[in-house]
Amino acid sequence: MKPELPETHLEAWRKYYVSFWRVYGAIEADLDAAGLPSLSWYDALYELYLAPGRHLRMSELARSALLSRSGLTRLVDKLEKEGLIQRTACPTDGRVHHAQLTTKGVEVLRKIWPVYRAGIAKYFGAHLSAAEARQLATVFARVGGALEPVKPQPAA
Amino acid sequence: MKPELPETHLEAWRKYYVSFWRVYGAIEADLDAAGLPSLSWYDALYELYLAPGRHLRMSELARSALLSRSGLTRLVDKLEKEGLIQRTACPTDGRVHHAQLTTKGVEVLRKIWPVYRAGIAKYFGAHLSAAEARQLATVFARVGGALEPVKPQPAA
DNA sequence: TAATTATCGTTGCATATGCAACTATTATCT
DNA sequence: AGATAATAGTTGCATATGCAACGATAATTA
Repeated sequence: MKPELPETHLEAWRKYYVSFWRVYGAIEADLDAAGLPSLSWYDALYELYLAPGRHLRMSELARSALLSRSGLTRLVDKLEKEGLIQRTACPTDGRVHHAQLTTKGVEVLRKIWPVYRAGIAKYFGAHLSAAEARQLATVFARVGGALEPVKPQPAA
Repeated sequence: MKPELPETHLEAWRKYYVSFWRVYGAIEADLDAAGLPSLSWYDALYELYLAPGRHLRMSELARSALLSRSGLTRLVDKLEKEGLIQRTACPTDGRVHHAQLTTKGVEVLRKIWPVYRAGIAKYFGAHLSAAEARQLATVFARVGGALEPVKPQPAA
């Protein structure tokens, strides 16, 4: 590891850091103003939506939704209370529970998305050319990919 | 406002969003492992360090440090308790208080920086070419600049 | 000048989130 | 098989943070 950090890179970090908080805050404010749940709810519901069968183990969901296991437990408590997901026991492993997206969960996802999409477009997309967007995706795929939480793999 | 959001831009957003949380989390973890305060402390102390006279009004500091006014009050409470800043009353406006960076505050800043810098280099800089870093700085200057909190300006 | 309005910082309360410890279950080792 | 170790999810506690309401001060208006 070389801790060298040229001024150029430092400047990029500063702008990245500040703009993220501002964009994130602006989107959250829009969601709140629209009476909608926050991005953490969206993230979790959306990960379930993408998953085969629309369900995931708690720990997988925690990883995908960028939360600690305990944080996820609390989030799932609330989602379940609202009827957006259901906890189901895993038939093959008594330790494992699954979170299963419900119809109502899908509906909420569909209510959040237009506001979220508009926020991304307004606060982020509006300032990017198509070429820049492609480049950002490439760069951040590298940056984020290097820190990807390891998914437990069955031995080959 | 046009809420159009091409797939390219959406993809850029997703990668940006995820990579930010991962990098941020990794840096915070390094700071914590080194027994150092978190980035919010660093941000506040650093803004004071940059300010002329190394002091700022509470509300200015809140803006610079990306916190709400109440959040800043709590943070300043802790910083003052540790002797890293001092509250001083403004002589010309009885409503205003200043946060003044102390020598000890500068020392702490200097202890945090090497770890923070190494984290930026490891988790972020290592994945960027110089050209990419310049481009990110340009793009995020636009993105963040558009959401810049307005600084109250004296009338011309 | 007196009354109203605006601004600044703080506080009460609520929420989100993490770590470490705990329980239940499964896997591994002898 | 029995003992030990590992894993999954939950819970207690601590911390960070925001919103709305408040008190103090200043600016504006009548």
